[in-house]
Amino acid sequence: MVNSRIRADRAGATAAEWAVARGAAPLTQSLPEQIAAQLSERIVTGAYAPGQRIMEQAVAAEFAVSRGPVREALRLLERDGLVTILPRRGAQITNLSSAEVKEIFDIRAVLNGLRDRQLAEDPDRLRLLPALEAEVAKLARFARQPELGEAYVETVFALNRLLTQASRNRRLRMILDSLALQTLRYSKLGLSTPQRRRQSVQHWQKLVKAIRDGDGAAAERVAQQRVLDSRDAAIRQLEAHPAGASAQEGKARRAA
Amino acid sequence: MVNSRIRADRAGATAAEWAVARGAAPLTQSLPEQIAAQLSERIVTGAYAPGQRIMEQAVAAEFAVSRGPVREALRLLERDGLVTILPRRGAQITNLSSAEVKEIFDIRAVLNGLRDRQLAEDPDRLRLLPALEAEVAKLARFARQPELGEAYVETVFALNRLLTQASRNRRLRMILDSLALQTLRYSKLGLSTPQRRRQSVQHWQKLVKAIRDGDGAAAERVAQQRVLDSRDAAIRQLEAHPAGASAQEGKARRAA
DNA sequence: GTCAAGAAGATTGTTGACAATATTACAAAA
DNA sequence: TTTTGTAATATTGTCAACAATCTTCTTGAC
Repeated sequence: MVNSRIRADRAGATAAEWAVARGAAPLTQSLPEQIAAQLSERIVTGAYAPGQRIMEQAVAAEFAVSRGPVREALRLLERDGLVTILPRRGAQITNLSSAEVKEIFDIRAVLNGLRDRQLAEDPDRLRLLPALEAEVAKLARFARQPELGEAYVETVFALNRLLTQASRNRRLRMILDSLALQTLRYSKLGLSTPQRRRQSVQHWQKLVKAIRDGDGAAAERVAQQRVLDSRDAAIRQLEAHPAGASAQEGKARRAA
Repeated sequence: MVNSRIRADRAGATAAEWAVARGAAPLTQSLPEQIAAQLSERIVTGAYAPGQRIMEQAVAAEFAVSRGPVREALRLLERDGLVTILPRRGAQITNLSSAEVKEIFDIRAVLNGLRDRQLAEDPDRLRLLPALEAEVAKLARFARQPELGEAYVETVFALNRLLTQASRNRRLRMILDSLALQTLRYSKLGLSTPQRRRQSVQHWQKLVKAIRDGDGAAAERVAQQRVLDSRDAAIRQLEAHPAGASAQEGKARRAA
């Protein structure tokens, strides 16, 4: 709980941890950005439960700053969709209904399609292939295991990061990062059965092939299908176990 | 310049003007939101030139509030991509390079495709058709005139708003609104020749037909093509007249 | 005349206090 | 026991002042 090293060294050694893929960030992160990054970490890892309210005072006290920077940090998190701010009612961790999760996956499907099509049509795409193939190979190994391990999930995320960061379209990178962050915890749900994992690996292999061949249309098709399959699997899990993604649910209050 | 009615009545009569399509806004707009809406208006109408710096003090004085709410307003505008905030250097009106304009149009193409495909596949879509057809008819009339009139441009925007607001996907609506706002001034560029306008009308007619027929694939195809054509025309204009979209350019300073 | 260094001014970043509003706890009545 | 009104508390919204940093202007040397 003692996280008040922030004031000591603002551009400290752990800055890299916090840099959650914000496009072209300045070298020195501002105080609100640092606070936002820390809170962001807690939200996506589930330390804060969906629906939970975040009090400015508590956060300010913990980081040993005044409420001003905390307020701005919350606005940054709102931009990323991680918290929802209501006037006179403060910020609370965004709680996505299964309908909203579906909406986000729908958007991710077409945007991932755009990203991968443009990547496949990029003359300079060969630079990426080795890293891409290495990750997919790892994925294929992990997929043989009967249980869903953390390594598998991590590799899938790494693949997505790799592709998104390679996109030449800055705004696309930002939107995709934001949407990926919002659905992070739900994405795992889509990989829970061995069958889904085998299918996922096949999709990735096809995608790498399409990129290697410079076949933009194929890359787009595969990318879209992959996200849509992931969407359906996640939604199925979500509706089977309504409280699925989060540790606690709903009325959780008072984190201080 | 006397815009300080803000403090008098927060939910006043002009609230509708300010409500620039923010998804499911609470009935009472907060002070930062009101300030952001006013500034947003000025930015998209060109009252503030791209690249121009916005001083917190000046805005605060004009609206008769302290710098706190102004700061939050600027963060809101940053979220919408209308201003760019640099640490210790404040906010300035976002100045899009032609490459960035192209990037945004690329994203709009696939997202408009998604929007219109889902609309065409919506069982309840018939409710929309009359309004849609009326607007397209207006468009066809205006397109016969040799000059690009304000009425034509307005109708195109109205059509887009109509479709976006009809989408059932809230997050898609928000992203599309934001992107449309950012490229508002550039969109006009894509309609400057009579030939382009005739082509545009044809696209809209095809789109309405696809929606009426419930042909999602066709709707998606037409929507994408329409945006891409608009993109190419806008980029051509932009590179022909580099200072094209904005009244003034570049180093403009000191608005107070 | 051009460039560099330093000082003066302007602007953003942060803070703590106060005001306005929302939430909770409690008591009284149905 | 449940509901409703009211008081107490907690929380957000706003402000004005101060600190840190950046910009601009002036001065001087080459």
